[in-house]
Amino acid sequence: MSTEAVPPPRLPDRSEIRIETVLAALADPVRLELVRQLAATDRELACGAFDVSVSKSTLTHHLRTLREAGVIGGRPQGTARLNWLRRKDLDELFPGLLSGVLAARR
Amino acid sequence: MSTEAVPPPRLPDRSEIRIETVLAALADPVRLELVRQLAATDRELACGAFDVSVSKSTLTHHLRTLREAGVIGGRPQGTARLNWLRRKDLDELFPGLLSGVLAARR
DNA sequence: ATCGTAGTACGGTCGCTGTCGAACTTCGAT
DNA sequence: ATCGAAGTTCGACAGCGACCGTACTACGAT
Repeated sequence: MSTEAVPPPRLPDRSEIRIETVLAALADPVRLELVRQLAATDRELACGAFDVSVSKSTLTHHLRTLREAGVIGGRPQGTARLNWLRRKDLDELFPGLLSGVLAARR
Repeated sequence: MSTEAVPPPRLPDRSEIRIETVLAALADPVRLELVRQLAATDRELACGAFDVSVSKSTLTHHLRTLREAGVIGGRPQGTARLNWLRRKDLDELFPGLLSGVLAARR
C-alpha cells in the first residue's frame, strides 16, 4: 500500500565516511566478525549467511551500523539483502587500515 | 606512608594487545586527537602538553584507556608523566592500521 | 490468495563510558 | 617546611548502545 515501503538505507558517499565512525563500527566484536567473514569471501553475503550468535534483530542492528559507517554496502535481492565489504573505498580513504585490522591474530 | 604509592599502570605486553581494544580506544574523538598529536612529534608528551578541551580528570581517563589498550606508553618523570605512541608494536601487530588511521582527512 | 522466509522496526532493559568537580598524592622549588 | 604544579582517584550523573522478543513488511512460491 505504501508507495515507498521502506526508505532504503542509503549508503554514505565515500566523502562522507568518517574515521571515528569506521573505528567505532569495527570496535565491536560481533561486527568485526561480520567484517572478517565478508573479507574471507569474494561473494556478497545475505544476512542469514553470517555465522554469529546474536538474535536476528541484533544482527540487523550491527549490519546497519556497519552500513551507516560506510564499512559495508547492501542491496536488496528478492526478500534478502546482500552485503559486501567496501574494500576499495576504505583502502583509498584509509590505506592500510583494513589490512591491518584483518592481520590481527584472532 | 604507603610503601607503593600508586601502582604504576603497567603497559600491556605486545602479545596482550587486542585489536578490538585498540579500535575502541581509537574510536573516541578526543583519544584520536591525542594519538594524532603524539604522532606529529618524535618527542614524548606530558599530559599537560596535549591540546584538548576536556578536564584534567577526563584527560587522565583517556590517557589511561589508550595506555591499557597498548596504544601509548607512559613513564613518570618528576611530577609529570611522559607519553609516547607505541608505533613499532602497533605496526608489527597490525601493519598499516596506524598509518591508515592517520591518513584520514581531519 | 495463502503461506513461509528474510529482514526491519519498535519498545524496553541494562551495563558501559565520557564527563565533571573536588579531594588527594607526589614531586620539585623556594 | 611550605607551597605550587602535575596527575590520579573517587563519586556521581547522563547518554549511548548492545541486546532481546514481538510485531510487522516485503517478496516469492505454491
